[in-house]
Amino acid sequence: MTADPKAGRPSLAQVAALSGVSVKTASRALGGEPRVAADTRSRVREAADQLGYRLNGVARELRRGASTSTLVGLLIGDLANPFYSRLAGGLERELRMRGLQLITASTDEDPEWERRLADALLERRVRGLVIASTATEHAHFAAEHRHGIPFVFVDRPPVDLAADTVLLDNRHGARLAGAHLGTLGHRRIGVVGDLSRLSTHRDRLDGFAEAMRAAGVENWADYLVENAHDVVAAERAVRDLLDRTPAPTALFTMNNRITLGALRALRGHPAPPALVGFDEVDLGDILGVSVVAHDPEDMGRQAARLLLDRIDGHRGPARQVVIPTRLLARGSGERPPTSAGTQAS
Amino acid sequence: MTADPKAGRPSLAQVAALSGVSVKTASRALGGEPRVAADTRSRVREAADQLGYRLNGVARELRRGASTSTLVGLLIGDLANPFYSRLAGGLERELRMRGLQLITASTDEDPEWERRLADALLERRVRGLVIASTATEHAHFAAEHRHGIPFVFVDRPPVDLAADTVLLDNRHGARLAGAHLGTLGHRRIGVVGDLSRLSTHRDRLDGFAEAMRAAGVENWADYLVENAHDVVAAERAVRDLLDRTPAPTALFTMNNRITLGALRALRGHPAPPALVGFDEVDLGDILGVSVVAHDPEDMGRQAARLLLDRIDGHRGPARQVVIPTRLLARGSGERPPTSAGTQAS
DNA sequence: ATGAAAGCGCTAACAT
DNA sequence: ATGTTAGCGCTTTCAT
Repeated sequence: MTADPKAGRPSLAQVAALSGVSVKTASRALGGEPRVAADTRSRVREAADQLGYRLNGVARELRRGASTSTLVGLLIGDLANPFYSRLAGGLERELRMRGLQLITASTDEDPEWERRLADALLERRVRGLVIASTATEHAHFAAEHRHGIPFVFVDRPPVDLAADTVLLDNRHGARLAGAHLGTLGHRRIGVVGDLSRLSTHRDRLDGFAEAMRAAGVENWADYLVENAHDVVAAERAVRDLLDRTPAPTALFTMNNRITLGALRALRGHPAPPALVGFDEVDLGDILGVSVVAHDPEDMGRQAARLLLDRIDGHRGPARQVVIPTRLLARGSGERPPTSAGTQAS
Repeated sequence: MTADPKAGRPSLAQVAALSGVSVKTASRALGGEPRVAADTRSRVREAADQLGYRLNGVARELRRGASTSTLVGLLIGDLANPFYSRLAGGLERELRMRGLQLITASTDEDPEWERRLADALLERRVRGLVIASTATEHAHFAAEHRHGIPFVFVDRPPVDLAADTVLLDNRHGARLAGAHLGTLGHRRIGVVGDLSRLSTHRDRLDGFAEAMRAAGVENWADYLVENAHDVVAAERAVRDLLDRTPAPTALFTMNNRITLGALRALRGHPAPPALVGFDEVDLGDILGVSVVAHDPEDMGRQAARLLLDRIDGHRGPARQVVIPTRLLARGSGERPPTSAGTQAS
């Protein structure tokens, strides 16, 4: 009656045999093609239902050629980071309007795993690939890219590969943060950053350094801590900074996770230092956290636009879109230097 | 010299031709099989590099049969919801230890889109499917399930399908919340819930109702608002509740997004009502938000365990794992009824 | 150590 | 309206 679990999934040939037609007719009937008699079609459908038949998309794609896939891949560092998940959301909605389906995988900031994920998706002939890469070179994508598979790099630019890119204006945002704190008179600013190899980190650091130079702050790097990759590490880094003598009067936390760690470290602090974070944080408006904000959803939308253009056959040189960053003053970043107890120097 | 973009990707046959060996030898050389002469191997590798060859995983899978896929699919309502992304994280880490790769797609709580995503993944013969389903019946998965594809339902149980399941103890958690507020003397409790068709919503509502009955609160449903699916809708719903006369003295927000909406609505409120939310919220500890907490990562891990068992050939009947829920009192839920201005009745 | 032939399940092209 | 043939790119026999 119904299928044997061990027998594996039924093929079109079995459906055809059961309904007494040829394989091609069965294919036509199930595929909704026009030239099929109504009763033939229903007979084939019944047979398929009875066998629990499902089209083998692998075989179909092999036969039809890759360009029929409706799947677009997205590789990001961490699903649980709201920056990435909002980016994914923007991308997904835009693709869906074109009937494309987004599948997302997490690299956990491991270049080797990233590569294996990219291989798995490319081997399955996804229609395109959007990637927030944690790797430091992308030459191995060159052949694939040349063969016409659209790549879009988001958040972090490609290295040794001329591909479409959507980036934040990291440098500008960090400069705003530095200038803001500098203008308020802060001279000892604890700066906590993510993995130092990431281009986003370096760009933000450059922007901040510019602002420090402009404000005439020497040796600002004395209060710099890098490679605080998760909330726990960030919290520890901030505690360590606050324990120094003299203590910093302000903090610049260079991404959303680090800001969360800082907020934990500052919890219950009698005279908390000023705080400006990069990236929005959930409830940041309610908590009054000043941040360098931007629009991750828009980043996703722009990436989708670039990708869809390529899918539609656009052949031009690689394009780059820059998403603006702006400072939102909500209170935490406006605390003056005196609020930090140990006002030495 | 290098490949023509229009020519499509090179096949193994082209690599073989260029290196002057048979297709099978090329396959062996590239696949790392033992019986190949060292210089043959390197010649084939060079030819592959030169052509920009990449294995066609579609063809490989067709030939080898589906059981070689390393991809596991996850379907969730919304990537940006931290509950789902943490669940995905737990699942992902567990699968990765077995060399399996997780790909996640978002249904946006649309049953039709969910079905299309499931079709796309099943047709490509993923190794297994984990699904937080928004659909109200799953009979269409029956054949696939019988043919041995492992399904695990998370957060929401399958309907008309006997498949492995991992659920929260929603009823218990909501009962705790209701009892907690009831014990403090609250009698008018604004209850805000998500889509009423979701089983999680119904179970939580049942649990809360039990607690209300036990506390002798009649007509608690007068302050019930359902179908507040996003933060904006939740904020509006809470504002409306607070505008009623008499106003509720407490709130039970039935998921994380609704809790966020409530926190926005309560911002700057002179005498905020007590608040207990279901699900953890980011910074909830710092803000002092009382919640019914649970462990989404563990939910992912348990789902992985069930899935891996099936992949390893386990044949038993469908199993169900229940993840415990507990109340975390952090301040917002412990405010007494009097704190709400309009103490009428 | 290498090669030839067959075939996975499907669809495009060409009959009828 | 339906059937026949061939072949997508790979791996699995089974030779040599």
